[in-house]
Amino acid sequence: MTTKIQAQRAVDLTVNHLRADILSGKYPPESKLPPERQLSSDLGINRLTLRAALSHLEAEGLLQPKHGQGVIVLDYQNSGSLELLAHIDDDALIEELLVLRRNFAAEAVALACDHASHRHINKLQSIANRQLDTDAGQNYLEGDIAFIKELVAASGSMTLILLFNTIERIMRAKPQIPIELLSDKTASQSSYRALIALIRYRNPDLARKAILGLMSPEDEQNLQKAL
Amino acid sequence: MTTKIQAQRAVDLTVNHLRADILSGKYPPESKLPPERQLSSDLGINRLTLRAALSHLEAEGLLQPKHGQGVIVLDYQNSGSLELLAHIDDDALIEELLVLRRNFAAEAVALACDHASHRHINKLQSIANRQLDTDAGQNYLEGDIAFIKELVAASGSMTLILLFNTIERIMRAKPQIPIELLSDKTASQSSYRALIALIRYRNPDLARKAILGLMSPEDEQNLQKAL
DNA sequence: ATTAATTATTGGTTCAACCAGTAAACCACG
DNA sequence: CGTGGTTTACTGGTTGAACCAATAATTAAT
Repeated sequence: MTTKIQAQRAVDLTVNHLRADILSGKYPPESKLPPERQLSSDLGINRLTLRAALSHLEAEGLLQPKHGQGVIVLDYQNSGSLELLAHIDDDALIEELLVLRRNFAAEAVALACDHASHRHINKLQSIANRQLDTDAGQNYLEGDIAFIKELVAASGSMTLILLFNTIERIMRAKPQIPIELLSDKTASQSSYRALIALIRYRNPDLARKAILGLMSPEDEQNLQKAL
Repeated sequence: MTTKIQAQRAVDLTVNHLRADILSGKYPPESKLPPERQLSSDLGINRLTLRAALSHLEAEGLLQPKHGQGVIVLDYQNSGSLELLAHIDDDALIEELLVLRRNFAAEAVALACDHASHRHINKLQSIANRQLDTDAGQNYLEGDIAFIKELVAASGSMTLILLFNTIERIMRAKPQIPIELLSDKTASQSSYRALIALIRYRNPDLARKAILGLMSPEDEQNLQKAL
């Protein structure tokens, strides 16, 4: 059995190629890209194919074409979108992503305290239960993503919904993440239960503190009583 | 004197047109866009111009072209990027954005407690001082953005840097935001000072709690002592 | 009825040409 | 000499027609 290798479009290859060159500093911020006619010739593609790629990179906040002048390379630290994280390789990012994910879960659960319906809670419970029977690995990652997607839906916040879509793409682009997750399987499972309990308890501030690890001894007691 | 009206490219007009149609449900999730040849003809543009627009919308997570089949419209609630928020009109979003901004500031300040140099802190102080002499309005918004950009830089987190770039674009797309900010001018100014003080105090957990409004009476006392 | 070849439809790419801003080079005029 | 308008060359923006390549429905052969 051979894994089907998806043939990449020339546009995608070009996008990745140019993005890497920009992030590596080959085309530094404030500089101009070579003229389209020359660049397309250098890359061995048609100018129209190049332009489709430029349109994509413009959407990522990396380029700004100026009619009659050239294509300006923007400083990604000033204008790159969060989606860019999927294409930046830096071990420190893994830790940052997990922190972002935690903050993000704290806010989602707090909102879910006020907004989650019984249906949402039951769905969360069922996903959490299913995770108990799931082997670590790819399927476990999928279940984890499904859990958070449902959690975010329960929060009723469009902002969190879209933010997690972006985080999901970043996580899928980083093979290290699943490893981190599965190394923490038992912890995350008890955390599923804890999150659901916090939502049922319907105390947003306490939920936030619990997830962020900011609880006072008094808070701990209240929470224990509730569970 | 006439304000210079920037002529929009046909690509941009097409991107906005199609994005609005997708978000409004004219092209529902899982459905296919009309074939490129027909759609470009309907819109009165060339097929290549349309394709540049499609490439842009693909980067936003709204479309997925399939060779030989058609262009599939994705469910933006499942795959749209955070950047999409700039194009969604919903009064509830303003509140959500301010919440996101607060959470985001809490994490940035907590990281800055460990990471900010004196140079960062001085820069923050100088921006905050300048805001004192700035009239409310556009300039004030710019100063506010500059303050947060410096704050995020002080955190040393690439994730927060890119996340704020996206938030910045969303805020600039929403004219209601500046109004909210200027209505809160005195509050935000004292908050600039408080943020700087929290960083100087170099206690990440306390900083987080202070910004999120989760401080216990005991925490309050500690913080008052420090200031 | 099943399978293999054919065909129509769709996105992907290329080519060549022209339109439309921009800025530098140039030249005429004072 | 310098000022100001014109030309020119370079840039991105758009167009039309043609062809390649993947897919799915159709048709033909077994």
